[in-house]
Amino acid sequence: MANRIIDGLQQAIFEHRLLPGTRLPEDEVGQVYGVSRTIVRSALQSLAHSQLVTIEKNRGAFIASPSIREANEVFEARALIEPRVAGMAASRIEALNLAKLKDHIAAEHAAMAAGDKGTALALSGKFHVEIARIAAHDVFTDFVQSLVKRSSLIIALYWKRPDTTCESHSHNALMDAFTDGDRQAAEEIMRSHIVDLHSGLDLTVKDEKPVSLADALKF
Amino acid sequence: MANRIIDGLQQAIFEHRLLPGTRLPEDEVGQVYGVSRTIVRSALQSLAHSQLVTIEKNRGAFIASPSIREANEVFEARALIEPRVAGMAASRIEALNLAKLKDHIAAEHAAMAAGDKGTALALSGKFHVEIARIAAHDVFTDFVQSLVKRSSLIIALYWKRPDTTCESHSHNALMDAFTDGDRQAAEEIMRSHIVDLHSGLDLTVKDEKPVSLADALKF
DNA sequence: CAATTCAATATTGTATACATTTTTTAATCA
DNA sequence: TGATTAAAAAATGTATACAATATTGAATTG
Repeated sequence: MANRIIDGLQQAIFEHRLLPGTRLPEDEVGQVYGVSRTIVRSALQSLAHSQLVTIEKNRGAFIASPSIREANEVFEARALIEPRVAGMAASRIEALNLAKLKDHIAAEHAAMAAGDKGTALALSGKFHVEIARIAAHDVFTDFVQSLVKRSSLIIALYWKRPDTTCESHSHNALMDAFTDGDRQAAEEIMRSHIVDLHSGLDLTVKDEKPVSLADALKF
Repeated sequence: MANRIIDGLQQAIFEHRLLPGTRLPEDEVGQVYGVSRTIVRSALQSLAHSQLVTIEKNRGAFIASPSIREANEVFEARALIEPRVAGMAASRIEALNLAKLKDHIAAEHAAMAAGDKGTALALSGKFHVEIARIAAHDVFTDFVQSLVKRSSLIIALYWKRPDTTCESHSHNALMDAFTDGDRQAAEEIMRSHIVDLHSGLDLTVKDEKPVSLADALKF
């Protein structure tokens, strides 16, 4: 079924094993998952709808390469939506959720300690989605999920300091606000956290994503 | 190509010619548009991703029936996002855009005067998308577009007063704010407009969307 | 007569075949 | 050699065929 492929590719994108510009030939993907092109096409179209994949007519599918402009827009959107979502989560959070979030952070730390950067990065993104789930607002959850996924590609392209950890200090601060059920604090911490992430990107125009060799050398 | 089908179905949904719960057999749709099921499936999956269509495994596609909860969430999201978007539009609007919006409102009035309720309704929704386009923020535009589409189904299900016009008084007020380039005013008018629309819905739980005869009688 | 079972029918799920387009490779020519 | 063209190969776009599932309706049974 297409979901296996969608999940597989998404996870690979999350963990930066698949980088922007990578070609995704239908046959090749189909062979990996042991399905026909029919299923692969369905999966690729779904990913294209989420803006994780770009489909060029008669040329095929590629891992998307968000532009600098798109990167800014995605983080502007996150800065508007996620603080609201964090506030909602703080209002209705329960012990069970707190424990789950704590586990999540622990797993992230563990992965980082083990040097498994990809997993740590993926977990760090999913933390935000988890908060949206706690807020129990499906529409916002879908938005956050979509924005977090796209952020993964943006970070792959524009993150300033490759060795620096996507510090989860803010995540701990959020945990505190949640524990206190402090809506106001959760909102404010999340807002500054997003702004922080945004400012961790190098979005100055230089060569506007060369990305794939093919695209880069074609002038 | 699938786009023709997507646009056709979307327009029909916009104009309330296709109502929530309606079945969409692949063969039938394919015959209407003169294409094979391959294309139809692609179109239906795309519409499902936009939440305009629900696909049930081995059962097929139906026009979506948003729940009361979903209806509330959609308008909460609009209340957060659209005021921001309206403000951005007010900041950067130009004469050309103003003229276009004016035409849009005129067309809406004309349709209403001609008793063409469906067209008027569709135009009324597209007015909001047009504003997002002027704001020139692709991420927000996509969100607004998605939310407006879903609103069309929500209105079909829950609009309180079937004969009452979806008054475009607010649209005129917005035009004034845009003309003045008054960001603050645009934001505030949009916010109250969305709240107004929301309150025009009957979202009290009664029989939670019977909608399709099939679903309604199966208990 | 109501309920149930089972065959017939219709619909969706997936793979494959063929058409079209793009990309690559080889050959030709200046 | 470098550029251009032509043929070959590879990839995508679409239709169709077949398999699996769901629905319908008639026949059967209590």
